[in-house]
Amino acid sequence: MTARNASYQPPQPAEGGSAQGGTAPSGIIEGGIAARARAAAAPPYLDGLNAEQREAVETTDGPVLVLAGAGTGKTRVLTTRIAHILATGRARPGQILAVTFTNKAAREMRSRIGALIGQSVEGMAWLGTFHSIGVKILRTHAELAGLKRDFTILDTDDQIRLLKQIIQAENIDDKRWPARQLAAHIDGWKNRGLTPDKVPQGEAYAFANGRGGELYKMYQERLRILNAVDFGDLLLETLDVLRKHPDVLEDYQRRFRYVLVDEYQDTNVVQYLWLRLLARREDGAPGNICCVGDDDQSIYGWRGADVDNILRFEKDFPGSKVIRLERNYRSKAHILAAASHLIAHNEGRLGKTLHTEDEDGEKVAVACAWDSEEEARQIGEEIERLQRKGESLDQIAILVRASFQMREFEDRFVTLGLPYRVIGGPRFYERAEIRDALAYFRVVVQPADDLAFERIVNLPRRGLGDATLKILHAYARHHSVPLTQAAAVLVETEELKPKPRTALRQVLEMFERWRGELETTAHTELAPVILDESGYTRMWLDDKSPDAPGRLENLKELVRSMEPYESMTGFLEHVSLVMDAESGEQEEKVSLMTLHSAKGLEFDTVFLPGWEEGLFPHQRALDESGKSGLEEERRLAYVGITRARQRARIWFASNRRIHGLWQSSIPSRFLDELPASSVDVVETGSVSGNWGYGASRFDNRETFSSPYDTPGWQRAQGRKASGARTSAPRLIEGEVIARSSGTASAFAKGERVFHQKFGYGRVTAIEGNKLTVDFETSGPKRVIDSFLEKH
DNA sequence: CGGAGCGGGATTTTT
DNA sequence: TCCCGCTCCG
Repeated sequence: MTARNASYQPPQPAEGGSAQGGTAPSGIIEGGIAARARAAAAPPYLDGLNAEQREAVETTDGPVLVLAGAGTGKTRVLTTRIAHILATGRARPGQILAVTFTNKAAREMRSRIGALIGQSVEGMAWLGTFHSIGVKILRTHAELAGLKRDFTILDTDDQIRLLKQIIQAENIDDKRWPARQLAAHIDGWKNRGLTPDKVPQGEAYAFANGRGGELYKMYQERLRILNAVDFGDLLLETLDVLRKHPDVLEDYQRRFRYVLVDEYQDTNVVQYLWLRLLARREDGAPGNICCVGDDDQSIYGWRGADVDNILRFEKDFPGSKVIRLERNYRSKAHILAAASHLIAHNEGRLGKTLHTEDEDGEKVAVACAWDSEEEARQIGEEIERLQRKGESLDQIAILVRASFQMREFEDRFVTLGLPYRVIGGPRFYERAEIRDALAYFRVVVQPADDLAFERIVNLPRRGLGDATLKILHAYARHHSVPLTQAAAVLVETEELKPKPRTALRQVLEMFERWRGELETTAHTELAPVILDESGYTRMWLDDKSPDAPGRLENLKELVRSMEPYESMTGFLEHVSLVMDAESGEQEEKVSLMTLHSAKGLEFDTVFLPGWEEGLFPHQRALDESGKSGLEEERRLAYVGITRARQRARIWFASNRRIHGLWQSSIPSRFLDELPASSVDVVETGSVSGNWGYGASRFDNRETFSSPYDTPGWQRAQGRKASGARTSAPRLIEGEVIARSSGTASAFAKGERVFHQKFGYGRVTAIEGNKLTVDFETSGPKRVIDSFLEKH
């Protein structure tokens, strides 16, 4: 343990991330002679860890679950633990399996381990995302899965196009049974480890009158023919190989002496099965697996994550140790109190009590705006105020529940000239022009890539329309050959009309030429040549739409991004797994993102707008998943609040436009669940108080027998019991504020009415409960009848 | 082949 | 209301 320490450097203060500031607790605090003795000999990388963190680092053997609350130094523990395992000679870098969900997390871990042990971590070949490790294993044993080693990885877009082809080939109405939906089913099945033969009858029946399972099977067969896999397969097929080939499995079990898992609460069933298999010793006992996670931050249930995995850990891994990290190093006390009190309303949780030694700080502010426009305006003003006080815009974030909420903020920021960045929007590699360019590269490298070939044969237009493609498909299907090969045969026959035949021959010749040049030319030089010679660049140059220049710019950026890769193949492999591109911005900007994409980030100031029933908690989460949906929404609220270091400001608007209609809204039940003692109700002048809103709405109880007796929950139940959401009266503390008639409207054409937002007007048209009213001050608007009063 | 016009859908997102 | 994708027609 000591001999190697010399080569390791003291820990660097963690950059940004979950930096844990202040003084390091010494061994004395931990107490006990043994602890002191350990502290005396402690290697420098353990410096600054608190007792629990240190325990999590040093308990290397057997299964360990580290319950790491928000801001408790989770990444630090994970990386230090790896450094510790390496430093003490327990394993070599290649013997540690460390999995994350995102590439970003994997990158961060890699760089932090590097900083910790003061050297590069190239040896850590098995640090990566579940998917990248899946690919690695699957490529090695491709033939065991009926694949060739150079299989292609389809992204969601390819997947849907392929499914659509299958649905259409089966003469199923793809309008009634959209490929997207089938893709969602298939993903769901794969997430749960279900191969086509294992899909429960009832679920298979849910798509296309019982043909779901059959279509899934056909899809898998088609993938085999294409020598391709989708994202789900990277996990499921790998699992299948490990299950069916004990010798292969044993090989990996022996190799991975230590297994570490980040964000364990986000794992789905396949990932869980995968880990259980890999982290088992040859004698069947659970191996050295360390899962780090926080059940309170499980917000991906809707995409297959199974919170039960973390809740069940102790049962799954007998003899395991559970370590709780409860000291928060991020937020001021009031923020932490608000978040803790809120999340305590959830029933299905392991339970943690976060605490901080930091001062109280500002109370969490709750403010009300008349409508979403005013909400954006007020927040904009507050940001300018903070900016004047010297706060960095980089330290300010607005976290919304749904992306449509972003627009109003963007509009406002543009008007104010306030620099902002949207995080998590459409990603670089998902843009059409990038996907087109990549399709060209894919066909060059892999002529059998039918999906890529189809995407660009006729882009730019070459006169190779549906008719030609149909002939190609027929031939390819009949002879079981890829489309390019079918094309090569068909250009030599009379089957195609002269025009398309020449065009097709030219396309094939181009690809042949580029393929030859790939041998001699650097991929970074060839890429622009391909784009130019194919006419693809020309296509955008000739395009007069306003976004064409931007697309050309993106193409240039794409070529630039190929630089670090040694070959075209290497680059494409990277792209298929890492769908993000780093952009090096330096200007200070406010961040705008959804609550989901905020997980793992932190800011001094966090604005949380849109805390209204129906939006947050989102109605759909409640309708589709009931209580567990509500609890996941509440966890999302918890994630939101705990992003803040210094101040959190929650907003709700009394009126919001949803799908073009103005709807009145009521404050979120989550506001009821905040502790009065840590909240400040902010008077915004005009309207707060209109709702009788005040301290009485907050939760004054220290404890609750059941969280489901809060006013918010009761209200929700009352609403649910009375049927459809729009037909039930909406209540605030007993007062009816809106009533929708559902079918026939109580209003007549020409009638004079009053609306709380627009004032007086006259009804000009009626469509069910949607009325068009010509308002005296603001002109004609479409509104729901329930917000109108007769006058 | 390309543009207009229509209907349906409109949480959250990674790989 | 707004946006996307598909169909239909010239």
